[in-house]
Amino acid sequence: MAHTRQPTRERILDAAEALFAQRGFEGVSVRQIMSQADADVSLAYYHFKSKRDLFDQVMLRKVEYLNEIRLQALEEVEERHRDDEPSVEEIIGAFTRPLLQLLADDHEKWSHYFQLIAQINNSPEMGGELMSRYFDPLVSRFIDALKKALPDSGPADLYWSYHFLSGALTLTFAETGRIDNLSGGVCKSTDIAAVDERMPEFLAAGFRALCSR
Amino acid sequence: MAHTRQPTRERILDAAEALFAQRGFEGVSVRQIMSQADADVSLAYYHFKSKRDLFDQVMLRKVEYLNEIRLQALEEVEERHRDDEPSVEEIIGAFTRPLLQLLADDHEKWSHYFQLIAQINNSPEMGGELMSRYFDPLVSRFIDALKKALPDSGPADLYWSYHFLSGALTLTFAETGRIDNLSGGVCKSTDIAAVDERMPEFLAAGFRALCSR
DNA sequence: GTCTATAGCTTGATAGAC
DNA sequence: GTCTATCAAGCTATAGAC
Repeated sequence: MAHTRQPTRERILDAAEALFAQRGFEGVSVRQIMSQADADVSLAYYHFKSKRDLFDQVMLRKVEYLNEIRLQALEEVEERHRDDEPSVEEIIGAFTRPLLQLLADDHEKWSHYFQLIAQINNSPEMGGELMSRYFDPLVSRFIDALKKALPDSGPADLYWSYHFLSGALTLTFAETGRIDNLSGGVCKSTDIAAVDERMPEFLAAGFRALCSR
Repeated sequence: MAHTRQPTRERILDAAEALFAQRGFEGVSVRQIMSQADADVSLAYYHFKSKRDLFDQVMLRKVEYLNEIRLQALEEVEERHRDDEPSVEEIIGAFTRPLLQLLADDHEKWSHYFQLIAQINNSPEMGGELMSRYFDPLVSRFIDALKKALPDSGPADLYWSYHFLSGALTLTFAETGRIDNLSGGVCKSTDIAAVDERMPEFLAAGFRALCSR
């Protein structure tokens, strides 16, 4: 993998993904990206229409795959429970686990992309538009499943519960190292297995508390 | 309030806070800030050492007050429970409610500052350092209180639970409008009262699920 | 405290040879 | 597909008059 040199377009996308994730869209110049991709500046404009187009292609490159594997995970859960109702934990696990597994299994490939998602989700400028465009169809599908598992929930409670889930998940993606400082080294931002062990349980309890009143 | 013109330094800080919150540190130029502050570019460098210094002063201007009112809220809870243990909800409420109240009572004054916090918390570059510097002393105080209310908790569980809390809270601060889209208008990003009603309950259930196993 | 003027650099983007 | 060369605009920051 380190021996075969990738096509230029892929190298540009890789470099852009890493740098946008670290410093945001405005914090990075096309020159810096092309320097890291080890290619000339003008090639950015041969392969992409503009800096913004490059950014959009970075986002698009991986988002469909992510939504596919999460939909598949949900369908597997529903398959397993054709006679009874799936638990809230299982549904939430189908939403979070596929992503956390990718991150744990090939950190180098996925960490930058997820860091980018974390920043966009919390950006007043881009968050509302981009997150809705890329993820809301899938999220609506999950919310429907949760509605069945929590039949007494008011509609607003489900959406706010998902909002809390989303914030918890994307802060995990950011891997800022803050929990390392706060815990004096007991916890590590990059310890995705520790999150996978705890997040579905934590969030399912929250959903149940809010959506069963 | 609209009649008396504020001192230049304050006008610069207000403009910088709003623009940094919207587009991030790198997404805004000193010229844009000074144009919104209705003052000459050179005055930025009379009042502040550099663009980065201006950013730091924006952060510092309000952070101490926030930590004060939250510490006070926690002490009031402990005062009320000198004989028994305070509940997890009450402790979490003392952490989140003072901020949500400010945001609900004077949205114009506080929304930009909280949006800035949301972005920083999720920034791989600044999140670890800045959030720890400004908030970890207070957070450690709260975690100690939670440890007493949840005596069976492993230490890592408490820190990860706080991590989930932090993500849920700061995504609320971002006010991106995504929940408006997702819910088809049932929920609104700016409806802070709706969050205040739900967040302590949701999070307390998560803490209890994770820290009582 | 506030202004004009400007230095010195980096930016996104393009034209045109090979 | 890839390079050299370049442009116009915008950037942070400062010097110096008032």
